[in-house]
Amino acid sequence: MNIKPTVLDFAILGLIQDNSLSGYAIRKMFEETALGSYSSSPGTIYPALKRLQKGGLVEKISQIDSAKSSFKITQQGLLILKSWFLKPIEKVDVEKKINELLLRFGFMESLIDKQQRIHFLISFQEELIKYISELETYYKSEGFKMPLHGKLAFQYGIESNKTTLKWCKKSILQLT
Amino acid sequence: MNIKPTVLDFAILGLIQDNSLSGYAIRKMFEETALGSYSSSPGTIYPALKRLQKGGLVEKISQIDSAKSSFKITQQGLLILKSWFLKPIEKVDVEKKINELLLRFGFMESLIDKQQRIHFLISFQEELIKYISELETYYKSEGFKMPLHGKLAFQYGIESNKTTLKWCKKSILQLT
DNA sequence: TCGCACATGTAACGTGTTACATGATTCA
DNA sequence: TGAATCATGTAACACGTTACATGTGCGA
Repeated sequence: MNIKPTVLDFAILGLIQDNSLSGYAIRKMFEETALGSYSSSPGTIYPALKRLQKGGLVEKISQIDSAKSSFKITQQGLLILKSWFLKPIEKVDVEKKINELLLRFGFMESLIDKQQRIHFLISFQEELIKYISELETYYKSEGFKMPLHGKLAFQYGIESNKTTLKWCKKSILQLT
Repeated sequence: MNIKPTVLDFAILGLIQDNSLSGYAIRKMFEETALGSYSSSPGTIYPALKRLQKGGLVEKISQIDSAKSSFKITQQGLLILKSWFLKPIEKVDVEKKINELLLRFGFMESLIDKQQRIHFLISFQEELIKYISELETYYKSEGFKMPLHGKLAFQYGIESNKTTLKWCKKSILQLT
């Protein structure tokens, strides 16, 4: 299939990887659990499901007794989901897509074996360490030029990445 | 003006609030400084500038000697930018728009007096405290049901908000 | 029976992404 | 002279947002 699922698509696939859900149930999941910060509006979810269906990643299961239907992930969908989990972590991911990395991690437990999940975290960790040292180097050379608010905002970036790094380390320990 | 600028629009306005810049210079700013994680592609920046121009928030200053031109924020633009800085902080902002809050903070220094900037941080802090306690309450009641990765991902959410809170406190001290 | 939550969708719209296109200037 | 960077743009496309639309079932 030559479609690239969006992050939202992957979030849906992640949600229904074990249990089929109705469109409405999926919406509620996005609305109530603060999972990621993904949209739950009908204008987002239903078109996404249609998309995934057309791409062969999910199939619609119609109930006999009622008009309700639910969506089940296909074999294809599972493969695509797995390859998303295992995609190598790049610089740009830690720079701009931390949420997506967390989403990947949050959903990978049952489809990926422990060793590879640990590898995910280690690789995450490595990219974070590189990125943090880049930020600190930049701050050392340019920080003094920045106005107060610029400095503080920049420091926020460093702090928040350090927190992510700590979380990585803790999670690696939890898994081993 | 009945246009709602996007976050990117505001980021551009913030960048040119003191110094006029060319479209290319703006692109480079987004590309090189990791300011926010906003796009720097020509297909994003130039249409945005055209948009802002049409809305009367920036004006194009053409150089006499060359074909180069730069963009200057208008009085209107300054007003709109200010009102963005001063917009009350809501729940949804801390839930899903931390980056936007940081962007607002990072750019507000020269246009907003110190008292109001501190008020921004205090209000930010208050919303964070509420949100963190919501997350912790949820975790206490639902956490035990979550699979390991779910727990860890959820904990990440809590940790990262706590880091933001710490940053808030530190920044309030820095400003006072 | 009134209103709310359940449940599924469509249509218009704007924006960002990607890819393409063009030309000037600088430097090796 | 050729490559890289400066510099500005356009066009197709897909996605998410917002608003609209419709109907069911349940409990007060």
